Amino acid sequence: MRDVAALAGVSLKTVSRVVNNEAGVSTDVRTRVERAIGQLGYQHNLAASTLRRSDGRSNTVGVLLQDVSNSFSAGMLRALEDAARERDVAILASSLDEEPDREHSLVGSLIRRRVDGLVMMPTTQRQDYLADELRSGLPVVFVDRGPKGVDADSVVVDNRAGALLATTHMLEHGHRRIAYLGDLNRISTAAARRAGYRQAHKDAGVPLDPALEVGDLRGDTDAREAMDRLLDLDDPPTAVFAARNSLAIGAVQSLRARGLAHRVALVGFDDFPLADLLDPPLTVVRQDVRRIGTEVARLLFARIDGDDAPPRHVVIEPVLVVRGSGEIAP
Amino acid sequence: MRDVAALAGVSLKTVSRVVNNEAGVSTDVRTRVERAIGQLGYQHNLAASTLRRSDGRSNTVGVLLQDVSNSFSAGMLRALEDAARERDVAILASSLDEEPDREHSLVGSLIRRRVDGLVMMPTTQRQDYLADELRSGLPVVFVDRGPKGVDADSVVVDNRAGALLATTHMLEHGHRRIAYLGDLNRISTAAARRAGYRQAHKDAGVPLDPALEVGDLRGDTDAREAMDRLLDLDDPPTAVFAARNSLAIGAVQSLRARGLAHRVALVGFDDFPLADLLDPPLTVVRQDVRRIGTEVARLLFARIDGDDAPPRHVVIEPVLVVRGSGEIAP
DNA sequence: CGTGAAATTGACATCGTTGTCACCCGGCCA
DNA sequence: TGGCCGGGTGACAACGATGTCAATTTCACG
Repeated sequence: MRDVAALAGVSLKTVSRVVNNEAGVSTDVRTRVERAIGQLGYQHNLAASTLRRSDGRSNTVGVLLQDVSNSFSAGMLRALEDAARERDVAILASSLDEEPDREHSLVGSLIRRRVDGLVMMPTTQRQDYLADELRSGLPVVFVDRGPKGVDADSVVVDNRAGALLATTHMLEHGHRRIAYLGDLNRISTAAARRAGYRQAHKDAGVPLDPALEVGDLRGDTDAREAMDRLLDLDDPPTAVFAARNSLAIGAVQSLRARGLAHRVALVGFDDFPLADLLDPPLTVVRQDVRRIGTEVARLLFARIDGDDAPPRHVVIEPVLVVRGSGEIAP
Repeated sequence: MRDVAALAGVSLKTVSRVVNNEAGVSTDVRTRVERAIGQLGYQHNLAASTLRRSDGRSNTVGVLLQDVSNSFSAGMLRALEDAARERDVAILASSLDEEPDREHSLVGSLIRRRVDGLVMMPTTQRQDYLADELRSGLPVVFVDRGPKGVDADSVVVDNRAGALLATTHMLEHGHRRIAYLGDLNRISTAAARRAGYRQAHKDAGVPLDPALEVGDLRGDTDAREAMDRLLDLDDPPTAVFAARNSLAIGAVQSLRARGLAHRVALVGFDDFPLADLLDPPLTVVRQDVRRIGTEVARLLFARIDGDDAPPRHVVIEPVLVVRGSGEIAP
């Protein structure tokens, strides 16, 4: 910048004015400066600018998701990116892999980088470690799982309602032995889905069989094995509710291997690409990722723009997408 | 930092030493400073630190991919993230959506943010606009598509060989009328795949039929329509090579709708989740995303660490994953 | 107990910007 | 003619940190 100023024969401050498109620079000087910038290949240093500016905005937000390579997180990231791009805000993205330690260290790293805001899908049980930051005004929006131990904006899906929807759907198709495949019980969304599964049985007056409920499944391999065991029972389930997309995939693998794909009903939670191309096409409870992402962005940027109303909690209702696998008769 | 220094009764510089874990601070002073940091909730400001440091490292890299929500880009991002995490480097990720303007503006934005390096899947025809930056030592690694108009590290898949593999596979299964579904011809990888498709015919002495080659397809909808038209020909293809994963999906949709999924052979380029769960399971040419990502990270961080050898170009050989759809007889 | 080397610590300039305020100049009005 | 105003410009300090180098303290050793 000093070199540009020298070449254009003006002061540093004037170059700064041109770079920031401030008013009050004569067109003559402005063009001279712009020419100098071009000649020297000068590039504005955003970090220095942020440092000096009174508002201290870095025009960067941090996004901590479960795993940027799974379709839900990736879709979310993309939706946030689109909203951020409009404001020329960059995104620092990371995966948490359900590891609380990683959440702590990544949040710290983002704060040291002075992000203007944070979006996160928490993996810790409580986020009270964020209390200081929240109090000092860091905008944080929780997604998929609400905050615990602190209060902050959140956008979550009504997991219980979604599970209720899925389970009731199969009950209505005459199933009385419906298995549940779920993720780690400590994850609040998994617990809510399980609660919905149970509620549906209660509502329908159908007794639960604990032997059909399997939790703590981490991925498709776990789910496949669990499904295999369920099918080996003396009185196997005639339907399955897979409470996460990778678990539905594991269930499909097991059913497919046994030639039961068209015999046992299956409803998954969370849609994914190609679910409609499976045979039978997979019936799922869909959470609208783009809509969630858009809501999150709206909340986050409102906070960044100074909104200091009490935290808002947006709940999105999932919908049942009927495709075939969930409508198989017992 | 000033407050911490005052509270601990030491100078600014000493606090800096503690924060940076530099040697030469007595344990007594160190604990006093650490206590003060804890009491005041002081957080190190990485931007200011970067600004002042002699090496000017921001510990941030930029990653520009085609679309962070597609499985290839998302897998790449994840592989890069894992490598970056080990070095406590953060990732600024963005999608280009095949829009050259966006590439220009995002690269500019990353440079203004003083990233330590750049990974990109270019969408522009030529990247000579990067020449100045490359000359001044910005580490850049191209992925999936090599650089044009400038020289820089790259990691690409041998697209021609992959297409040759796929096409030859179907020729060997007796097919003589194999359709080609491809992306925008201006994309170099698409051109290479088409060349491989043609080469395979030439090698086998099988004549090409221009009516069976369809390019410029952007997504599954385009591919589905193109496939529908091909199947309506008087002399329809008995096999299809879909040169990108979304095109394979479109082809499957078309074939499925006509009940031809088990009649017409299909090989896709680029594996994706669930390809093995389709019916028939999809035979594909697989590019090993994790391996590509690992290579990219290796090159990038070597450059960041000062490696100034001539640019390296890594070519990864894709492999044919036989699953069923590609082995259907004519 | 003096000496020199090593270990600690601090003062100050500086990284690349922008906020503040003062200055200069020409034009307008009384 | 004098005073005032407003647009254009620049000097300087400051943002939050670290590099440099000098000052001070500590300690081993003769």
